Amino acid sequence: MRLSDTIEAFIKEMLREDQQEVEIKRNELAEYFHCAPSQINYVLSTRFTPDHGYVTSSQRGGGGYIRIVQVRRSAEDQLAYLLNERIGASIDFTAAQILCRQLAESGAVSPEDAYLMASAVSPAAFSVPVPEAVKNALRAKVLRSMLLAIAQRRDG
Amino acid sequence: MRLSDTIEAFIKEMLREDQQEVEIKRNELAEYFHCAPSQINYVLSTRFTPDHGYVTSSQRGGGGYIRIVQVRRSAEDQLAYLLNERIGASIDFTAAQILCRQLAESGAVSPEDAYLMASAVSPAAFSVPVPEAVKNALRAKVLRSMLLAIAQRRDG
DNA sequence: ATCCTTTCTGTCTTTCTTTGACCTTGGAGA
DNA sequence: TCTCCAAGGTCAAAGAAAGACAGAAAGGAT
Repeated sequence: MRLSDTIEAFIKEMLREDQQEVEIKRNELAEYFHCAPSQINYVLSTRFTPDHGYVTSSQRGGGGYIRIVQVRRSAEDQLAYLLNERIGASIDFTAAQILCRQLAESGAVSPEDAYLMASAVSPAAFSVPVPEAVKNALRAKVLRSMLLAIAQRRDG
Repeated sequence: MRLSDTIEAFIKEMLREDQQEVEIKRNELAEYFHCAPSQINYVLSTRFTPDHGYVTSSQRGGGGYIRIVQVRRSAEDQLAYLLNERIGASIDFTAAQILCRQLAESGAVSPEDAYLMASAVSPAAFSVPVPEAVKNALRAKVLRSMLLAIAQRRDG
């Protein structure tokens, strides 16, 4: 298992115990895992972004810390946010995948549906010779279309 | 016996033991068989394709892997049929819609999933300025990708 | 022997992870 | 206030996989 995954799991376990909010010491954690402190930043920036459903803040200097807060949105709010703000006119596969996964983790959609949606906009699904910019525009529309279908399903 | 056949047999044996889902390290396996790593790709691409009833996914970078999932036998036949006969290289929205509806009616997929799939290839989702021929090729791929995702669901 | 298909290797590319060197910030004391 | 130190931040380079693809080698059919 990758170190990053281990650290990710460790932080998520802390969050589960500590009511979706946790404060860590970067250096301490790095020491604990025998890695460079910046490894912690890497984990945060690849697995604890707003798209992943987390917000982080930090304080430098003596007694510094990193705070990680898990944002909890209702399924409706989350869908509305994605439709109106997050998915604009264009989105790439990686971002789409993260959003789908986040929808599943928050329980807004089933893991199966999340995977289905991610598959629909995967590189494999889009392996046609058109510019990436056009693909990403299409990804946005396809994703939006599916989310609307889910939103409809939800409120009758 | 061909090396490829040996590797194929090896992987299938792993699958038999490990409940039709297995994760391999490409480099390790190549080392084990004293061959080039890309040989593994050759085996996968000639013997573990969706048409053969397998779906693969992978992760690059440190701690990377290749996951091979075996699709159920009955689903495999249906999948091959859908992929090759019904969808092919191109499909228009109307045909896709009919297909989705039939899948729901036959119980192959849930009505919700069927609707989700139809939404993903709807005219609204595809309202970008590219030729209709390209759109339909894309529809085929998107649909194919989603069906593979469904086939990949465990057990089912 | 020749031609075609399948198998296999090697090289280069892409993606993800890990580390390290250097930068910035905020406090605590002098 | 000024200086120093203890954090955390940034970024680029190195490392660790897997992917793509072209071309060589091996088999098989005629």
